[in-house]
Amino acid sequence: MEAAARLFRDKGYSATSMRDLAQAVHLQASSLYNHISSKQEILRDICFRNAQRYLTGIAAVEKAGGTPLAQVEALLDLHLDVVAEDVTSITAFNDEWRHLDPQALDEFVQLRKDYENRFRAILQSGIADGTFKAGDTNLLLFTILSSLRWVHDWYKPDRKPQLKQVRQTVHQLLLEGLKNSH
Amino acid sequence: MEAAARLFRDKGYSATSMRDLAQAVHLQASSLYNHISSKQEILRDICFRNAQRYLTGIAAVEKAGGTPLAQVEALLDLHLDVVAEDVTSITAFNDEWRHLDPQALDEFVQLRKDYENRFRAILQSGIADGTFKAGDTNLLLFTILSSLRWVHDWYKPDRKPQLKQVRQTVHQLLLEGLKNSH
DNA sequence: CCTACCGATCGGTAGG
DNA sequence: CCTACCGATCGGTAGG
Repeated sequence: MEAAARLFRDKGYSATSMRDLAQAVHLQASSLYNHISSKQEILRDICFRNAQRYLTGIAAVEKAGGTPLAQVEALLDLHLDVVAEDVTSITAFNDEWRHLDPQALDEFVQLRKDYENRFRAILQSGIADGTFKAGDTNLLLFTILSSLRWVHDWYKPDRKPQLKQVRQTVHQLLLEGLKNSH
Repeated sequence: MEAAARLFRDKGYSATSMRDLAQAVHLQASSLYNHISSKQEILRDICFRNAQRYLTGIAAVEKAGGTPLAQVEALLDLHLDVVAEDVTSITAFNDEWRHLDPQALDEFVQLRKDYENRFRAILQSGIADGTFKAGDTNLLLFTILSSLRWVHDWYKPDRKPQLKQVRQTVHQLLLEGLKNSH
């Protein structure tokens, strides 16, 4: 699974052959099928495992409660933590989910919509109580989610670009922009 | 070229076959080779044409001069305009450049680095003159570029999500976060 | 622009 | 876990 995530990240799902994967784990291609049933199954595992990490994370944030500002802050941290914990598989998750088979794709898109709805609800409550500037919550949501997506593209665990500093920059840039100035 | 950009966007470069493309333009696969020399050539065309649009854009911003704030504002608009003008090919450009052959890939990465350096220089001048908060310019740069990237993922020309409103949200969120508060 | 076709490679199976 | 192999499909060429 680790080797597959690395290959999917580097070459993409379609450009990764089962022979590539077999070579990475020092087996013959046919031997892989003693461990998995198909190439799709690997992709499904990567995509749904990571989707669960985000959903578990947002459930904890909702349960913890607190102000909308504190909740958004916690969600920014969630994204940073999830990426920091396993950059490789998150990159594959972010970029390759569209290669899921129709049925799995549907289910995946549903999970993502669920996540987005819950994130959006928190933004809305912050607008409602005056913490955040009014604005199209969809635009806000996607701008935030997208700027959090870059982290995987850039974050190199070995280089240790100081996770704390990343956190500070992201909080500063996004939270300040969100906050109501009056 | 349009049909190819659409297929690359929807299925990815590797998962798009020349037969897919041929069908989209009502030809036999072999007939495509009277117009292009290889599948790679199409990808190269898409990637470098769009790279040029950004480079031309930033050259104009540099030439126009003005305050760092005005320049960053103009760059945000550049990204929004480039996407609005041709969402399809920008998506392929954003997501599929990594499938370029080694030589073209090198050249492409150089162009991108050039663009990033020039964007970063503008951020730096804004920090130097106190307009922007101090911070790791790399982190700032990538957070900004990344949040601009989502637009292609979401922007549907037909739905007309009011380009003006997108502009306002992006400016508000990113420029307010950048600005020095004192 | 087409038909016909090339060698290479694909995901996966049979059988041991 | 391997060898041997399947039918399908790939990017691309020959020749008209």
